Amino acid sequence: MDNSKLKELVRNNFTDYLNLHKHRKTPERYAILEHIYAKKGHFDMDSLYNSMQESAFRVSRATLYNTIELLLDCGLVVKHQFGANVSQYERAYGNDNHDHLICLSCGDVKEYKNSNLFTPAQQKKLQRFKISYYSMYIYGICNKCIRAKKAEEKKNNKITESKNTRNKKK
Amino acid sequence: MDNSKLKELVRNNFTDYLNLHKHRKTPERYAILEHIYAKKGHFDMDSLYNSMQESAFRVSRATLYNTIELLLDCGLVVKHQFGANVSQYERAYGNDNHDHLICLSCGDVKEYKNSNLFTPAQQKKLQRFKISYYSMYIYGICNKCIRAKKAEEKKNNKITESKNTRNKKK
DNA sequence: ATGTATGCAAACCATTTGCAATGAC
DNA sequence: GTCATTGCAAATGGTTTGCATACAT
Repeated sequence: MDNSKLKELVRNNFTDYLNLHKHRKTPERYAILEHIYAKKGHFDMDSLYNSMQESAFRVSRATLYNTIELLLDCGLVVKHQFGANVSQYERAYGNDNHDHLICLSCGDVKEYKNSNLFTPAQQKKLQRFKISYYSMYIYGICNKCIRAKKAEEKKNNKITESKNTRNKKK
Repeated sequence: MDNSKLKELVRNNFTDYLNLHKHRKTPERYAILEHIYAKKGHFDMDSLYNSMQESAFRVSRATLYNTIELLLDCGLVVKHQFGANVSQYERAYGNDNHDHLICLSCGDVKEYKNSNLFTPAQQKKLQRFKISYYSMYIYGICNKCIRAKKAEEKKNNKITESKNTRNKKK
């Protein structure tokens, strides 16, 4: 599906949601949705705010937070809190299904294409819970940091050894 | 495994970690670990702080945050951020493996026993990433809220209908 | 003896809130 | 015309930080 079609679909989806809940269809709300679906991957509020400042349509932070709440509620946006202080968001449609590899050491987040871990059999067991979306967060140490840690530990051990040696000599 | 054996295991694990990283083995650190492994299920910093105030060993919030950082780093504690403002924590060992069902409407978090979604085949694909733990968050609407929402929508529709009727009469 | 860890209080900063002005209905 | 929504600025509150003191090594 090309992006313009996706955007139209999503806009209609949003309109239905606003109608159903008797919320007003303001230009701000559509502009925000548009901006979010113009970018792939993760974003936080600050980057969204900045990118909208630069564009034709300026919105306040308060409106950004209000609107993203609606978009979460109707399932067009997904929210992540990987462990840093800021929440990350992501459009819900048009992205491949993926898990997140989060490095506990450097905080880096990588996407990892999964094969839909969530089987129909498991969905069945959840019939009393209406699933909007799910997130798989895999925490660990990324390759880069594994190497860095090993180097650090090696260094520490060397220092200890030399200290011990000095003490013994005394 | 009974709880006292688990605690001993975990304490040794922590000691090894502290030694390796040249951190001091303070009574505060062990007391915090002890408290965490005395409770099953989720907890936040505030409840941990309060429960430790009441106990024999008082520690400051700053120390709590410092220590939990170490416990996360050595994998004895797991951190969750389900969407509310407070982070939730959980001991990493001695709990059954479970996913989390998070209601987007009321914020309630339920545990859901899974059948280890994370297969060895998938682990293989992640060989360049050393997994500490993973979290599966399933967001959606819980049964209670589904019913509440339906009731609300029904009410809204009725209001609309009566409004329309009034307008037509005018 | 040395310097890390603790406790306290202040600072931080993402997010929320209150309120007057705007504009969708 | 009404009242939900916006924008601004102030408030909130979980978490972090700075610094003097305590204590593990």
